[in-house]
Amino acid sequence: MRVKDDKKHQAICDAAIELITTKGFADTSMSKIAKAADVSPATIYVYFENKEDLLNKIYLYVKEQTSRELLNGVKEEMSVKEYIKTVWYNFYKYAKKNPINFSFGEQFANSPLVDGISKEESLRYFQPMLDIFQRGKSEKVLKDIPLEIFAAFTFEPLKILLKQHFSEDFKLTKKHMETVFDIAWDAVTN
Amino acid sequence: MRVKDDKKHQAICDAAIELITTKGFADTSMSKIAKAADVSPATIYVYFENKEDLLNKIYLYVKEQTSRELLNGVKEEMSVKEYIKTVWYNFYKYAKKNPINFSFGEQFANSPLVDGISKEESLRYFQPMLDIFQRGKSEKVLKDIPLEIFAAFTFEPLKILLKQHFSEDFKLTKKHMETVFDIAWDAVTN
Amino acid sequence: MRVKDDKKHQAICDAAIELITTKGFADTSMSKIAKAADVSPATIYVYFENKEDLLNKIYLYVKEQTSRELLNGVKEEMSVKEYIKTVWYNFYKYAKKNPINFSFGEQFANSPLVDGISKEESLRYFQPMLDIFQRGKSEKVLKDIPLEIFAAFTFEPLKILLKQHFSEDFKLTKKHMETVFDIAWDAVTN
Amino acid sequence: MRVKDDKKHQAICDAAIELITTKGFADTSMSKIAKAADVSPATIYVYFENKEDLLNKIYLYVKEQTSRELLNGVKEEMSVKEYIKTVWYNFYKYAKKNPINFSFGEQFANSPLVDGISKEESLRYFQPMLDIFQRGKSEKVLKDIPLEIFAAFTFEPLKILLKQHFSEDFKLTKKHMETVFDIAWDAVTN
DNA sequence: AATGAATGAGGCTTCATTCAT
DNA sequence: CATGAATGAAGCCTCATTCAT
Repeated sequence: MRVKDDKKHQAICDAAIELITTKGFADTSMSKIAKAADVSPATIYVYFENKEDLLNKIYLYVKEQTSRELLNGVKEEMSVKEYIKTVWYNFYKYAKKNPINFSFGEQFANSPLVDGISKEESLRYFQPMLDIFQRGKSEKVLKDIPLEIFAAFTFEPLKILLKQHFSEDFKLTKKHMETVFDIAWDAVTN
Repeated sequence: MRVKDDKKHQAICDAAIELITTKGFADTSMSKIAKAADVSPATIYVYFENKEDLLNKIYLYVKEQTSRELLNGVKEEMSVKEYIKTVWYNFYKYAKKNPINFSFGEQFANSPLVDGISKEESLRYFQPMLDIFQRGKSEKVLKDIPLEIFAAFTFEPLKILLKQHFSEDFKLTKKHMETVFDIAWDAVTN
Repeated sequence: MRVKDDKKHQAICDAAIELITTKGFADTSMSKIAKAADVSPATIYVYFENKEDLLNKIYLYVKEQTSRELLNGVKEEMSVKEYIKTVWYNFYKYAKKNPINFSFGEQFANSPLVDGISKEESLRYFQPMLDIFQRGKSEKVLKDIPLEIFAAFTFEPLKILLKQHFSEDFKLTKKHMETVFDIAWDAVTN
Repeated sequence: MRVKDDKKHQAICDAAIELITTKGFADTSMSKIAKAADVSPATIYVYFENKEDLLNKIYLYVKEQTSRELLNGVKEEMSVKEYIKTVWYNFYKYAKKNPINFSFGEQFANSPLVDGISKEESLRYFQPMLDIFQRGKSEKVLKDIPLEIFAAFTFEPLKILLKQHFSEDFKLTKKHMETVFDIAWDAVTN
């Protein structure tokens, strides 16, 4: 039985995510996280080794949450297209529902703050995506291109457009979504 | 009186760019920049009002340099495809030649540290790209889609792959470049 | 958790008062106060919001201490003259006993560093003096003059002479005190 | 013939006085004085050894100017009362005409920033006041009290009330002036 | 004489972290 | 487990002054 208080752990994570996405990284200190989580600064160190550890754990937490949502309603029997389209729209729905978590994940994706280990581990969650990519290739539905190029024309454009959507530079409508998916699908299929 | 030393200005900019791209933003302080530029911390304030001003000016400097390189060898008479392909490869060449500046620009693109004014002004440099996009649409070569979607399937994939290339997650070869351009071109043309 | 240490709070106040009165205001920095109080600079910020807050709080603290001493042995039944004379000598005794606090109070009285709120609040402590002044006027003992003029010929001369006493320009003896009180009393009475 | 530019010297002094009285001492740096005087920081060092020297020289300059004004229209043949009354009103007129210089002088009177030498030298200018004080005593018009006590009941009350006038805590009218002079005169005469 | 560039020292404040209860 | 106190290091920036022209 653990005595540590899950509520506090959660409050700290939430506060950190919220602060980082709204105020930016430079303005997010341990004390501010503590204050926002209504907790003592020292308490953070009960749950996390240090700031780096906190950030890494949060990163993993967000990634895991994301990947769980991505597989909603997905079934092995689906065709490659159905499968990918479902994941695609799941991602869209997730981002719209959790804009803060989405932004957080994006902000950290290319940051030197997240160490190699965490990045690698975060890949684990995306195993199902890798599997479907391989199946698509072996079924000759998808072009024979590296995974990176596949991603660069499918989920990356979606991410970029969502980012712009949240920064209010561009409004990503449902109509756009259809167009964008069609373009992406054409791009990576034979 | 002493005269303002362009060497010093340049040294400060170079040091800042190098530090930010290699050590990350959080680990780049004014005094570290000063040390790297072999200059007193106070000297930075002779050339820049404060840290924010320094970052904005450097951002604009890099953007301007980038956009200048992008238009190398570009001519009005070119077809839309030739034009875009030239810019596309220019971007590739530029990134390979100036990996640090490229990374810097990417890191700052979505940062709250660059104020609105600088972002707006940086758009000015990309006017030629907007023009060719409009021409492509009016010539019915390009699909009738918003600029953002166009970019999301052309230059954004290239950026992503270059980023991965520099972070050594993926090697972007010349061969890949051809594939990638073809996919991009197919994606955004009728 | 550690408990807030009143000793530290006091040490910081004492150090600040001592430094300001002896070295002058311009030479009193937060780090010097910290060093004199044998405390880390950061510790000051546990007890005070910032430098301005520190100065205001100390100002109020000194003012309150002063006003408390002024009313020693004072009774409502006293005649106006007895009352004022008692306060008068109390002020003298206080200044002689706490030269540093006296000097501190004087140095700050007309300083822009003490914000309006603190000045107003400091007036609260002097309410008894205002009351006796009004009583003196209604009893026709005191001349019908504004408070400011009353003060300018009673406590202000005393302050000035005490200041000169401490700066060793002039020695204010007990004998002088009697003379000075007599002059002051004559000046403001009918 | 001196080549130094008196205009610049004057501009520096004026700027310093203005800044110190309006923005306070802590916010008055050499660079700010230079900027306000439309001069390079280095230029100040052509005219003054360092900051301390600048402040001392300005203090003397203001004191000298003040004492010159005080003797306006004063004649040896005047009675002690006429003489002192004239000086008294001269001081009032001077303060009203040059509020900034007046405030400056007051601000510095008890400051550790003005070294002993300057203070002593500033006394030189007030010799005529000492002379009339001695004459008043030998003529048995004035009480046989030390100079300091004499000043504490004559010019000091006036200074205090002027200070309050300028800080808008109290309006010192012509009517008040008559009352105040009468009180002062009564206080120090037999 | 006059100046803008240049700077080491130091200003105030916040940081990530540990201490002691 | 939980905490507010405590802190050395470091953050950004300005200062008084000197340099070099």
